[in-house]
Amino acid sequence: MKKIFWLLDVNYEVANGRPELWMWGVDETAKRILIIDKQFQTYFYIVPKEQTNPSTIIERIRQHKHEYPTITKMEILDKKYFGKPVKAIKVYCQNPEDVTNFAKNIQKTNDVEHCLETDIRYSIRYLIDNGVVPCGWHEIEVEEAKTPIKAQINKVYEAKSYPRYISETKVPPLRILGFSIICYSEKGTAKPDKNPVVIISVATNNGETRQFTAEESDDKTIIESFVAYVKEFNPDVIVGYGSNSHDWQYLAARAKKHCVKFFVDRTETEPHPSVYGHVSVTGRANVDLFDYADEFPEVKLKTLENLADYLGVMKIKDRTLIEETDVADYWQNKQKRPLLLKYSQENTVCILGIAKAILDFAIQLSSLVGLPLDHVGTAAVGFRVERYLIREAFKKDELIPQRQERPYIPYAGAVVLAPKPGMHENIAVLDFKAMYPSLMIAYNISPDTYVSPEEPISPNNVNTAPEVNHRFRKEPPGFYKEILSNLIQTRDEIRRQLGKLDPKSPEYRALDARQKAVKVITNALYGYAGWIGARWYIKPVAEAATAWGRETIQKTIALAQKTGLTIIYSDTDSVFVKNEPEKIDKFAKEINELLGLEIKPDKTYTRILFTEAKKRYCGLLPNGELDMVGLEVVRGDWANVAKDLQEKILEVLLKEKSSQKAVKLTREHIQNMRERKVPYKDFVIWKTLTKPLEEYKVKAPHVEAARLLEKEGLTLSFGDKIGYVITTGEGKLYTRAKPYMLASHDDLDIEYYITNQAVPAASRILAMFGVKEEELYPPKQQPKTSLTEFFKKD
DNA sequence: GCATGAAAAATACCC
DNA sequence: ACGGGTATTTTTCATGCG
Repeated sequence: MKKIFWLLDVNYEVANGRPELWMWGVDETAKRILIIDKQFQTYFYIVPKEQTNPSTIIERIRQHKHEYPTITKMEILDKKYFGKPVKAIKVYCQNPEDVTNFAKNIQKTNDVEHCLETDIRYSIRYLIDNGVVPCGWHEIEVEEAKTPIKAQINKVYEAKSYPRYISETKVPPLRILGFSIICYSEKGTAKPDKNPVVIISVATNNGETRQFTAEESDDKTIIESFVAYVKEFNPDVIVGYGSNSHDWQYLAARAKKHCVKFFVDRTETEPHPSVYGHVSVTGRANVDLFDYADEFPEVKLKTLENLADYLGVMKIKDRTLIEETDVADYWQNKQKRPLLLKYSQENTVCILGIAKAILDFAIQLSSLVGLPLDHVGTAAVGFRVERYLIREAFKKDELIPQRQERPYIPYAGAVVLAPKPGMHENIAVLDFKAMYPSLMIAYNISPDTYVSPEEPISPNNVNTAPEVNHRFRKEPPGFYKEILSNLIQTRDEIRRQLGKLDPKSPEYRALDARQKAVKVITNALYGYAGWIGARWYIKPVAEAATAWGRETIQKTIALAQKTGLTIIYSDTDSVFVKNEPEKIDKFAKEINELLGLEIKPDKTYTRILFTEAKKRYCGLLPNGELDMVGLEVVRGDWANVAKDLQEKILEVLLKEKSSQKAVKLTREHIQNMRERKVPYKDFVIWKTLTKPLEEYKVKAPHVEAARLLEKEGLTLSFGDKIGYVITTGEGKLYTRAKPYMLASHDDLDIEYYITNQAVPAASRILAMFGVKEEELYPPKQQPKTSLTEFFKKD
């Protein structure tokens, strides 16, 4: 019989020594189904040396059959490798586990150039070769499974054909379960070997919320209740926040301790760690929303409450918030415990709300690049791009290069002009639309069109990059050119369709998410090309893109000047000019004709302020908003006492042009700090741990603060943000840095915050108006206690 | 031994 | 574990002085 289904999850099983591919899906009538395919055999390729006849290699392998018992078939195929036609031997292997060893062995012979695609895992191979798309619809011939499978599903089938992809963007109704946990520890980070889970809060997209609490018993019961609840609701998608790195391991460890079977999947197996640091829950998509927090760079401190606030799910001011260090107190104190319960419930409500905001995008990204929904979030951008490329390569008969380690060698990037410092009125910003993708298309920059220096070729047949002189064949269209043209065209088409839809409809949401996914991949390809971890890495490809980029912007600057436009600033693909619409119009047209690239006015500033620094400015937009770029105010590693002040100063300067008022504000602010009228939290500085503590070569304040936290029993890992304050005392700054929860307002070295935070942030701006640093301090007690006392001692 | 300035380390931004 | 270019702060190193 024929079955149409939407693919939710895949897993690979071995039954009686034979591989099977399990596809978990939802059919058209919203039935949950499992389709098992036993037909597929994996393989790898041998590329013989140029002068070698492939048959001799096949013959030799046949003669040594005992060494390769599970090779079932070999065939010679015409393939391409970096665009060059090659004969390749496709070697089918009964047992996927044998591929690596067989290939390693075969590789040793000196008539073999490469063994390729040996590192493409079975389930990926299946998806790629059959054009099967996670979060996509397919049609397949099936029959009901003869042997019963214990699975929490409506029906199990055995595949009788391979699935055939159906192009359709709609998403079936999915059951979504959100969860969060609270662990109890009197001191320090809770450890699953000794500290229990005290609350598990769940919420579903049916609008149901539930809590399991260990108020009367230990956590055995609540874990059992949670498992039972998951089973009963039978979600397709489970969402959490930090669940991959924490919650699943914690719950699994607690369950194990209590001998509870932690079956939250669809086949009675436990959640297990998988590729890209993701936790796999068989038959469902386990999605950790924290993995999507990077999509929102405006949110500096990626806590659940901050992300929920930013996405409009639940405003911080309406939230019950409890610090990790206070959890024990709230749990023990019967009066305060309801607040902890409320906090936990709100966490899960936020998780579900964020899921609603993010899942459309995650689903579209998954189906676009071909990584399963539970993998696509945890996979780094490079791997998302790469999976897309791998699928495209298969369609084009291009062999996939093996992953390999390479040394890092830097190359030159973009041009940044020094800005004209000061305030400018009425400025237009023009920028190139998708500059690097456009250049890669225009000059056919691609791994398979690259011509190495020693290769002879007529200059007429290649595009030669300026400065670096890398050459690329003009014809045929390269791998990257075709991919980028396709992506750009696809996005244009989607956007046309969007125009015809109601923005509130599910179709619109899905398509809008799709065009965003397409954009993300388009813009990431240049970065991928320059990544040494990339399978298709060829340094000249990335180097040529930036070289043509530099040439493009330099020509643009020259023409702008020739047109009589005054250039204020330029960075990579943009020019900031005096807003003279007629000249700009003429200039843009000329650029488009001259370079074949599209440059367009992006925005205008009523007024803009530059200091002498590049990449830092503040513009006043026509709608009255401030566009603050690069300055302290948009950085996550400055205390609010500096950022808030700087923002106020910018506001006064750009809207009222009053430096006097700005100076006054600064003095008042300093006064308030000294009089302890500024809240403690505004003094906290957040910095990321970018490596394990032991690896730091210098004693930095945030690292020393982190060490103090570890002493308190907290477990820290790289990527964590450390919030610290600077306290009074002697010696180097790092000796006075304390985690903010271990200090109080009275400990603060207010003068440090004035001299090293508020004043520099203010002065950076006000120096442009001739204001000296000394003028920023409140006049009367200017040298005040600290300094006078200092001199007395001397 | 110590003041001083340059260099290195570290982070987070821009496009 | 996608790129290079840039600003900034704090620590650490090197140097010259006495």
